[in-house]
Amino acid sequence: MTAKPDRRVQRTRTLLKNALLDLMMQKGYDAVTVQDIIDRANVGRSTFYAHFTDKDQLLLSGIEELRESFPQHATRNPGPEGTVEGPLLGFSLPMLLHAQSNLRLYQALVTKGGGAMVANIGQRVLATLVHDELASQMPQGASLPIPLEVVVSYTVSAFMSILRWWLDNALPCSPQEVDRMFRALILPGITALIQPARSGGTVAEGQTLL
Amino acid sequence: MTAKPDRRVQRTRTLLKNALLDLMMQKGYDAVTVQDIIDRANVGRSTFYAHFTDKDQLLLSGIEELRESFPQHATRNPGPEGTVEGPLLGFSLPMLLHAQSNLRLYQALVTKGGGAMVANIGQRVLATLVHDELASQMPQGASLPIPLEVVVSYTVSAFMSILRWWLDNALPCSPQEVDRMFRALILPGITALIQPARSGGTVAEGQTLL
Amino acid sequence: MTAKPDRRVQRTRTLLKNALLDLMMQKGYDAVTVQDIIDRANVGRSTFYAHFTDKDQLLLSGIEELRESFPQHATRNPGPEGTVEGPLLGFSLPMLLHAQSNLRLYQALVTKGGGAMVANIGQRVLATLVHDELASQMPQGASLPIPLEVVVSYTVSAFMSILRWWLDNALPCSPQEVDRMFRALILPGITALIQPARSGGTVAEGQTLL
Amino acid sequence: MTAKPDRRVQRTRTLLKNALLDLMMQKGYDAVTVQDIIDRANVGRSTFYAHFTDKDQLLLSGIEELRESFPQHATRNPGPEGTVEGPLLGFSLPMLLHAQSNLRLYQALVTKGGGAMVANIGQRVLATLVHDELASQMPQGASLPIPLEVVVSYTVSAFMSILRWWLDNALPCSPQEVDRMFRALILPGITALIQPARSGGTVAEGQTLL
DNA sequence: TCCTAAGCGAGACGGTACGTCTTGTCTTCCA
DNA sequence: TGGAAGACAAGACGTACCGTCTCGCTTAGGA
Repeated sequence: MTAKPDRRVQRTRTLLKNALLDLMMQKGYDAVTVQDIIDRANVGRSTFYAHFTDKDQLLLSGIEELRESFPQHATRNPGPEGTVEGPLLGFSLPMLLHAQSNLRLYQALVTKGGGAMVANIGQRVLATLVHDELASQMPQGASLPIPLEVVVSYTVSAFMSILRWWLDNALPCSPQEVDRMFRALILPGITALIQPARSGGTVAEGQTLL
Repeated sequence: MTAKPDRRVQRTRTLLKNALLDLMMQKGYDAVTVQDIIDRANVGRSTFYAHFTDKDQLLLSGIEELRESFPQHATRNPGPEGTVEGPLLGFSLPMLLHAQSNLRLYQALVTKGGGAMVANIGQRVLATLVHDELASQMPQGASLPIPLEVVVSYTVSAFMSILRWWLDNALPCSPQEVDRMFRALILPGITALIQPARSGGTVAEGQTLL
Repeated sequence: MTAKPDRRVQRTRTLLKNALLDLMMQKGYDAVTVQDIIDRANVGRSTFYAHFTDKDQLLLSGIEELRESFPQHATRNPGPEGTVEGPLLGFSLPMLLHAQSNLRLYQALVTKGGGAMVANIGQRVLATLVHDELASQMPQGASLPIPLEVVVSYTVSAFMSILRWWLDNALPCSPQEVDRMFRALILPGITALIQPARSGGTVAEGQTLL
Repeated sequence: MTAKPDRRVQRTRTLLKNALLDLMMQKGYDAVTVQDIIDRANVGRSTFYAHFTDKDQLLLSGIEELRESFPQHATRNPGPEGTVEGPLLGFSLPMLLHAQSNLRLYQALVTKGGGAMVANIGQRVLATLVHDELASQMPQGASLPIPLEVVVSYTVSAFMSILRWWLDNALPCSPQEVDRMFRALILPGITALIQPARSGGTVAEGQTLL
């Protein structure tokens, strides 16, 4: 009744994804040609186009796979009554660990850059996480002095900037170290923003949220 | 012996730059072809290549022009004895004002994205400014708990993220507003980092630096 | 031991032949693709290739079928002592009648042109007939002023030219009419050639052979 | 004001035509690939398509060139009062001589066959010649027992059949010989047809028209 | 009557050619 | 005679077919 999973299909798609990643590591995404990919994957030209409309779609499919392997619990769930259950911006460490486990893939995506492609997708995915988390931290109906949209985009850019540095430099320190840096830079500003009511809220205190 | 400034040369270069910018606004940088440019500029193909080796070089030449029009004093000069002379990250407001004055150009570059190109160049230019400024703020020989490189790249990314938001949304507020947001988000983390010795340095105190 | 004639096989071959003919009528032989054929025949791709190596072979098989249905007696049998038994070029009228009976098929083959394919095969088949007949008309050992090969090819071309006209114009006259035209045009030359000895052999006399 | 005849253009077109002809001699028209042509001509793919939309158009251009080099006087001009001035079907010998002078080209076209393409074009060109000539031979308003269309197509087919034989067999005899054969085969039928009034018109007399 | 070998549909696959598009070089012509 | 116009080689693109192949299913014919 449902689709018949011809196992050749999966094989071909995997060959193609791997070929693209290998080539991205060598030449960077933009310089990779469809011809390069199908040559390296030992696949017919029409086969490529039977599976993907584009070099971009092939990359997207790889990203999607990666996204699915990202632990769900990494998204911070607000506890009952909307109280905090765990550190703010909880996606950070899990994602760094995930990057460590999928190093080649992350490097291909982030440093050899799918350029606009990857940047935008990463941005969008992270933005959703961050937005949901920050929104849940806010008293309902409260309004920030800075548009939430801006805060989210700022947070994501900051994280990606640090992630890129980490990957570009061949993981010069532990994920925990990186996480610490990210938080040290960004949390003071964020907590000051969303908890202005806390009288005398200091950076030091703010950091107890970690 | 020296260059003879044939005024036709300058004319042609200007025609080409304008053509590129117009087309970037319409289709985005990547979609613009050399053929598009020379058609719109009413120029022969070889003429294009006589002036620029690349579409990229043409864009760079436009950026360079822009950079030269950016007020020099915006780079914060350390005063005598290395003391602070003005707000931290002083490039922010001047650049926002500059963007406002050259709106079309900034939009073409930032939102319609020269993609990797522009991002990298902007990153590099800003990084130099920020690096010099932060370095001058540090006691000589002092070392940070976070590599300066990381702090710089984080700062630049954060600023570009906010700038992009501002431009993408058709300048929804004044440059001063944007500057305020940028500082509110980023300064707490930065000051906590570079002035840990200031006893009881709180976010609030840190912000007096503004 | 011998072949087991699965009746499905014949069914499939017929489906394919009909599909090809239908499609030839619509688009002409060259424009028909294997995919067209198997779609219209509701047959799997591999099934097609299990029966025929080619689109050409499928067409050939159709032609063969047609050829088998062509009355054998149409080939003029030389009587005893090699004397004439019936009109010269006796294949003409029977073939026209055959074409009339298998109109769709002939039209598909001749006008919608299997191109080189059909032309060559038709040429070859007819050439055999004509060659045998003419050879039997010649005194043994006699030699013509024109190579027999040339006469045969000329005759066949002439006939096919008239046949094509007839079919292309939707049978504008009776087969007998067409036969008469063919003979009126070609017999004067032929008879003058093979019976030069007949004193005063005139066209008029030659035509009494009809 | 008019076009500027860049001499490279002509060079390229010639390279392409020659490449096609060479390849046709080797493999036959249908088997020749655009890639084959541009490889042999040392020409870029896009250059090919800048000049010709098709393999067919390239061939046509070659044929056109050939046609222009065919002597105009070969078309038999009716004399004053419409009387005959020269032999019937006067195109025959000139064309055979033309073929002899352009042997390679004719062979490529006729024997290695542009298939449908060349056959049709040749047919059309000759048909015009023959039609005009025959029409001029007829008393005005007279009607034939055989449609003129049929006679024309028959004549052309017959000629091409003999021409093909001659070329396929590497010119086994002189053009005059071939012309003689053609006339011997075809004129009896034709003259009988168009001059039925000539009482007692015999083949022999008819042939005095030669 | 059952069971097994085959015929079959479906369609994935590696190839190859197509006609289009863009790039950067190189030649020609004109002012 | 120097620069604009544009012809050119190179090669990637996405599409269309081809002929081979691997699957399961159905189904006929011999046991």
